[in-house]
Amino acid sequence: MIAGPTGTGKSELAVRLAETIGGEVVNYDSVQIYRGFDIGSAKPSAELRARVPHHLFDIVDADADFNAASYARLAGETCSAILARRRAPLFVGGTGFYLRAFLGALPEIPARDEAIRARLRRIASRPCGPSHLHRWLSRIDPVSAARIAPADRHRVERALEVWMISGRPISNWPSPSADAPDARPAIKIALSLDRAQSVGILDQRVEEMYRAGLIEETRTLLTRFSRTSRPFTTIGYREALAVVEGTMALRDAVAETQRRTRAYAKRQMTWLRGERNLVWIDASDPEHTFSAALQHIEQHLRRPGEL
RNA sequence: GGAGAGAUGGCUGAGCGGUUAAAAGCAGCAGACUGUAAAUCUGCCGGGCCACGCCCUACGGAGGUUCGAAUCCUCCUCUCUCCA
Repeated sequence: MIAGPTGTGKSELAVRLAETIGGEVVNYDSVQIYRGFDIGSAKPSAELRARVPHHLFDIVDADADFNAASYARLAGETCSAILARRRAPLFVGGTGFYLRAFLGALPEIPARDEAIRARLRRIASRPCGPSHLHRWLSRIDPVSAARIAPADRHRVERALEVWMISGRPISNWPSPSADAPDARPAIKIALSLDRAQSVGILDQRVEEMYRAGLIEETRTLLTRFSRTSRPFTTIGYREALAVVEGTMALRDAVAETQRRTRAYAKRQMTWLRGERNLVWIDASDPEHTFSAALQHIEQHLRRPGEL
């Protein structure tokens, strides 16, 4: 598994490693799974993808339901198939939650229910709705209410949803214990760049996305999918959508996308710091990164017991 | 040359006699994350300390009025807009 904040060169590294050790790339990026969302999600190029088999890219349409559980299921199937071919699955992406769902396995817990979510959202949209929902939560599940901020609408809704479906507070369902080992063994490599360097790369990459036609891509996608579709809320597409609809100037959209991209990279770092058994490799020199990663993998493969 | 407007913490920008180390946003730092996760959310954010409290420095500069001034007055410096 290859991790690291956005813009550290994961995709290229993964392909080189796959070529070298006989592997196949499996995506764990929550936006690159969407068909057509290419430029803004920094999807690996066709040339790169042609070098080695790539999985779980372009697998759903923007208006389809998809979440971490769907991902974990697909990733499991994909992984097994690759192993059956006696090849190495190389997971690459930036959505830590998806990877954890796959590696650690999500606990058995009631699934998302659109009808219930719609009801909850209707309540939330009323004046004082969010605080009302949180008060409701504290009555049925004080433990979760203490943990979840009233403004955190997604989590408040999910906690209430689980209770409405099962009659049992979400805090009573099995929780993914942080200390338990992953259900699946993995060699975990994370790429890192120093902040100043990373910011420069990210800013430039965002400008290139707009130059490469992010606005046009968004305009085209809007003819096929509702503007409320999930991926239109992501970094880049949210701003491009605003430009297409005329509510934001191009200049501002670029700056806003750069800002959100930087914040995202930072959030990814926070997530990764909590990930166990991660080996950090400096990503400023691709050659060095490649050999260090390869060396690390070979060490582990020679002693599979340590996996 | 004339007429206005303004100078606030890294930036944008409120405040316009006390409750103001100074709203809010941004940037920065740290964190959370059990089926929306590139989403959603939380905390810190002038400096110092024997830190649930105290001290220092702060609203262009210098004076002044006042028990008390970022807020009022005077002068100075600089910026912007408009008219010549």
